[in-house]
Amino acid sequence: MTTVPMPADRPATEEQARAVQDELRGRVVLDEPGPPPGTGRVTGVDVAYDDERDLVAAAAVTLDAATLEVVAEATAVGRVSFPYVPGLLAFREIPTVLAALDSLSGPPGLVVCDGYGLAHPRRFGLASHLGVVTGLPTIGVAKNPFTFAYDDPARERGSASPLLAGDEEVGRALRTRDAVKPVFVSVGHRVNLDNACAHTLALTPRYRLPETTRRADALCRRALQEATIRHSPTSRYPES
DNA sequence: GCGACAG
DNA sequence: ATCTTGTCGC
Repeated sequence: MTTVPMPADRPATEEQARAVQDELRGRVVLDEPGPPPGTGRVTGVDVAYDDERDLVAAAAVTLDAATLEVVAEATAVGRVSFPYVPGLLAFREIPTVLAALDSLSGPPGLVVCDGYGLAHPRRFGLASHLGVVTGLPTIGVAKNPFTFAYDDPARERGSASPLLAGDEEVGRALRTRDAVKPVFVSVGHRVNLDNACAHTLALTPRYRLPETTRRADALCRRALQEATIRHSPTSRYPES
């Protein structure tokens, strides 16, 4: 994995963070279709927090895109370095996510993020940011709508409706399971929206959320638990 | 000025 | 994100 030099990677204020986004936004590549769904590798990344102990755990789980079997896993634990601010999620998650990605044994392939890419107030969400910093193709699959209008998609899996910022389609509400709340897909880096949706459907043969996200979520929670135990008085925990 | 607001 | 039991359903 490669990373581009980025001195202003960890801004101290919200204003600086927004300036970083405005600067990096120009490096997003939107004119590549991205890897074909169902081939190669797909990596899910997710983060879990323990604000009480100021801990953050990230996980990266790589699946074979055809079989959805796990081929590589990695975790990283760090200190919370930025508060949660809507629109600035990347600054809270990316440092630890990068560490987890770097620990992966093989190439990540397409990276699936928990959150948004283009569908962002400044068109530079977590997935866009991670893509620019790593150079990897990325997409964002969020569980909740942000600040964009959309119509409820038809009840069948595969149905979608545009996420609209005025008249611009910045993402899609995509139904991954019949009659179940849709997920919110947007482009990150080097992948187009049709492909991003196709990947999302290929990753949801059974559940609403992509297998990548589910695996990464379970893994970072486990990593956080282990880290939490290590940072706690042993007397509070049963021997085993 | 008052809410809304990915994780 | 996280706090949290049982419960309805395949």
